[in-house]
Amino acid sequence: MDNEKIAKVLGQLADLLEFTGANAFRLRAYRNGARKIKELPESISSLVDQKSDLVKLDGIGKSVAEKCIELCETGKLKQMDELLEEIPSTVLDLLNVPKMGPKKAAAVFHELGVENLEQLKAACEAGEVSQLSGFGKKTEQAILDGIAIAVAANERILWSAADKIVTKLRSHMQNCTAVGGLEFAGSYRRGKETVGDLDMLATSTDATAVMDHFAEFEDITSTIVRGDTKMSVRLDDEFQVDLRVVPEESFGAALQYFTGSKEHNVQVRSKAKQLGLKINEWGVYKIDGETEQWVAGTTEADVYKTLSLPCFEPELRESRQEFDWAELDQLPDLITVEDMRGDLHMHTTASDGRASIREMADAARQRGLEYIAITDHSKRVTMANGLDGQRLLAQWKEIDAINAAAEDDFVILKGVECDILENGDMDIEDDVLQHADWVIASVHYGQNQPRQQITDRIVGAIANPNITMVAHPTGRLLNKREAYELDLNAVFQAAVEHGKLLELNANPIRLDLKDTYLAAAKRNGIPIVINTDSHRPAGFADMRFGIKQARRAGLTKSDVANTKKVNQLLKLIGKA
DNA sequence: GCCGTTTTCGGCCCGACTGTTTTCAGTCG
Repeated sequence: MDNEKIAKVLGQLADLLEFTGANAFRLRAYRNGARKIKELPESISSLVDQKSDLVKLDGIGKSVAEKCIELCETGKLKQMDELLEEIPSTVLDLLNVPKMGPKKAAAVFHELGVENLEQLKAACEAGEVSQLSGFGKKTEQAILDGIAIAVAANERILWSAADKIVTKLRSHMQNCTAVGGLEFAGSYRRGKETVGDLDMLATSTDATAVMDHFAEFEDITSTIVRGDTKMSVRLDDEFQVDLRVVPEESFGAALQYFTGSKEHNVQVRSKAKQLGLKINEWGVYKIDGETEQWVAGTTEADVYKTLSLPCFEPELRESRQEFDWAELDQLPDLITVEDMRGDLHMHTTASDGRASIREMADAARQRGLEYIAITDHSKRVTMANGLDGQRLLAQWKEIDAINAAAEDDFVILKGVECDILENGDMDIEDDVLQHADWVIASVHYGQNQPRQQITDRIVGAIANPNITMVAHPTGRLLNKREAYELDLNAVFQAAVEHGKLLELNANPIRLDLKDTYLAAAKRNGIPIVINTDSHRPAGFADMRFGIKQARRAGLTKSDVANTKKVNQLLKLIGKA
């Protein structure tokens, strides 16, 4: 059983227990444990096999550890099965309905026998829900409206898609003279790979004018709430945008507060409490008996400074290691787009790209890059017109000629994205590969193979002396396809043993490796390569998505191989 | 249920908004 699954079961267990009115802190402990397990690069299942003491892991105590062991050894939880005899699992779907929390869901379940969304809809339409204590006509209607949303809008959108909405909203809001500062907080600002909603923050002395202006945004289809300082709307019947309007002196506090993450803020505010301070979205207050005195809030840096903390980069605010790093004065100096010198994964018209070698090279030059690698698909990828040995050798000859004729120092490396075949063989013969500067190995077929088999394929490729890097190592596509079953620790070990590199694919739907895996690769000392996998010149712009992801992993310039000058890179991979 | 440079027991972040209420519970972020 993989970590993802274990985390999911623990989360469901917490949800079910919430129906039974369990202690809120116990639920938090389960959910916190689930989060930690989900982010863990080591497989819990392997740790259990090795009889490692799970309690040593942060956030995992005796109880969660026992549940992990039970899950790994039997594939299920006795406690969970017992709960499911009382509460059907479909009841958990009720929690996806906006304005339906555990209390309301428990009420309709216990008092009306509602077990799923369909029955909830029927009960609302029959007017039964509004008869319950604590419910009224408005709540009933809100639930009815919410059922459609629960079905349609529970998918998070890609960061890149959120960024497009932000650009449009920003330009709309800047036409409002009442708006002073404007910033987008939340998971968008932290650069998470997907975004659930947008948190827009504005400073103004006239909140009404700001909200009125916001209400005119063309994509708004409904208003969820509107108060004195807060307004929430839905765009295109799905995506939610929240607006908060605060005075200028609260901008930093509000930005800190709404950027989150929730777990990061819990730590920040706990720390404040220890120091006799209170932090909310309006500022930092010194508590003196009964009185509260405002001491900071204009900028985020001021807020953190009152706690003797550095102003963490938003990408690091996940309550992972940032507080430990701060304590040791070891916060990483995060990588930026400007640090990048090369891009080592791209396609041309020879396979499934849309531009020639020269066009790709010129586009890279214009972006200020110093080198690229041309890495078209190998022959197994027939759909993409992949190249065989003969065509590759011809292409590399062409690249030699282009390099020789170049009037500047820009370098095109001769490469290939070589398929790792289902049986573990490489798609291109070694006597061809050995003439390349840069060989990417990647899996495109047989992604559903069992864990051991697919791990062996990738580990085998890493052991091949002609291979330089493994591309998109887990194969996941955000919101579309799960990562393949892979023993990542084995892959890391092989990469370390053979001195190989791993890719962070910057394509916004891939972002593979994900942040916690990148951080684990870094701990192992494995160099990361951030590539756009461009199929056209405009594709180079995707580099910023990869950089966001790298920053979330705490990567610095020195952790990423293609920040090096080309001769240093070639030295690193043993080609110079 | 988890955790500990004041603690192995006693804490565990904080406020806006709504609807159903006569002072507050539930939901959300």
